[in-house]
Amino acid sequence: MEKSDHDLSSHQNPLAHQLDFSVPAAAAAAAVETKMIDSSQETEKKLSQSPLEDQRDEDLPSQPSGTEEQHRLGVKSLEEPVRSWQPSATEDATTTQKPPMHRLGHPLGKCRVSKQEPLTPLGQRTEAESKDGTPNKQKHCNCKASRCLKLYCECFASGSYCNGCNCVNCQNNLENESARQEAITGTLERNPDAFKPKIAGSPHGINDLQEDVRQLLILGKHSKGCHCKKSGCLKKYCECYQANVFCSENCRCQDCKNFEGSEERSALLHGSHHVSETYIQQTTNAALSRAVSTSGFLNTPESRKRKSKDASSAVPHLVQNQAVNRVIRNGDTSLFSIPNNKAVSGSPTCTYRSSLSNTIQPRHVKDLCTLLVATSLDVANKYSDKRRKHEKDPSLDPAQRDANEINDSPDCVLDSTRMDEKPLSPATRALMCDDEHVITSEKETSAGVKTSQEKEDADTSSEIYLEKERQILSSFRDFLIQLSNRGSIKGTNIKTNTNPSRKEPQDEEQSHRDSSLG
DNA sequence: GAGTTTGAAACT
DNA sequence: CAGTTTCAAACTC
Repeated sequence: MEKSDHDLSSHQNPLAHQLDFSVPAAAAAAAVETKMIDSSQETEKKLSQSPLEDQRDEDLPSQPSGTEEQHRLGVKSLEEPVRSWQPSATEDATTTQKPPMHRLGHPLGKCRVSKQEPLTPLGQRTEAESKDGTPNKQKHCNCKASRCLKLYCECFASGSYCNGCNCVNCQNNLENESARQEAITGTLERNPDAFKPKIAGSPHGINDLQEDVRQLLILGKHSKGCHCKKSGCLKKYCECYQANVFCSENCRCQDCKNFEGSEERSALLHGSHHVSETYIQQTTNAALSRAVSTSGFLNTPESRKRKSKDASSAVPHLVQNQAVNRVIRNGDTSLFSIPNNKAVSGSPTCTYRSSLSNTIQPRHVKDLCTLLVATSLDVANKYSDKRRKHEKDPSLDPAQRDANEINDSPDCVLDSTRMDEKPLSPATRALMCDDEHVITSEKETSAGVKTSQEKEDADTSSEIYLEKERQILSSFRDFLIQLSNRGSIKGTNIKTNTNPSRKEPQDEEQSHRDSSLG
């Protein structure tokens, strides 16, 4: 008897139950999102009258106008779409497509998922959960002291009434609606975002599981971050891990192993069909990753926190443009697309930027190398004709030709012969060019007498070098500017600490330009 | 299933 | 804001 229509409908569709905190809003959202509900004028009229309609997208628990009304609007109005979500006679319940309503709900309303609906990391889903992550079963809390009116209670935290739980002295039900509303009010006073999703950047509208998980991993992060100390953020105690997202700079965890490229994390997940992890691993250049790690750029949350802390002192209250973040975090970044930092006020907890995009990652180094190679190639092509002319010039003896080839070679970066002997990174080669230039210049000086043709060639060669250097250094400068914008090296802010008499970026840039131009 | 560990929430 | 307590889920045995 205690289980009323409300409970029945909830059993039919756990989502309905989960959302019955904000039933009218949820019903409207479901109607729009799933397109399963015909635009019932009556329903719309009532929904439009909801004083909390504007909270629809904020996942705030509604303030039911009355128990009876709530029953009718909230629960029973959901029965129609609920039925449409039921598995057909021929469908397996575990494979039945569910409406994407969960996306509107609480990706991590309460992070700790009860045993009744186990969620294994990275898409290892159990029978208790459908493919799209929608719980197939209602949560069953075991609260004893909280009366299920605090966020300790998963049901309460997720915006659900308790239903079939093992809780004691439960007041998270219709019979105690007033107390419940008081609790909601109090909770919201403490934290206005208490009932909002904790995972920012959760993917929306992605139906493919692999893509879904991948997107969540890449884009998602815990809004408040975790504070784990002993779990290494690799147990479900950790809200980030449980929500299938990497720890972020929002976290204050210790000994975190829940970051991109974490070997422990990979080991833990080894053997499972965690496509997203595989995808990420495959798209990460291991060598570059090691290089970056040993350079102090390891993208651990700790390092991010250090960077964030350091950077926040230098550039307070900055966050990344989210659109730029996503582009960069998806690896589709242009080295020159320096993100637009924008000042943000009114964000008491956000002191600096918002995502991984501000940290130095292997792909950024890769981008740099790619850039340098591309630049070098460009320069090489530009002057290849000149080299050919030298080679064919009968007025030059072979010795001179060879010397010119060496001296004139814009491809101190690209000299394939030397590259075979001693492979060097483009950056190293680019830096070596300058030394070689000095050496060859000395050589020329010691040679003493030169023909006018040689002098002309030497002048041209110098111009070539200058032009080449200018391009490479200019590109390198751009990267360094971007680098400094991203944070710091080994916790030391570049802008503030590398040079006591530091210059503003514009000055640095100008200085670079001047020096590169001689 | 009981006991322990863990970390978020609540409190001071 | 930091430290402590409370709480319930996760975990271990």
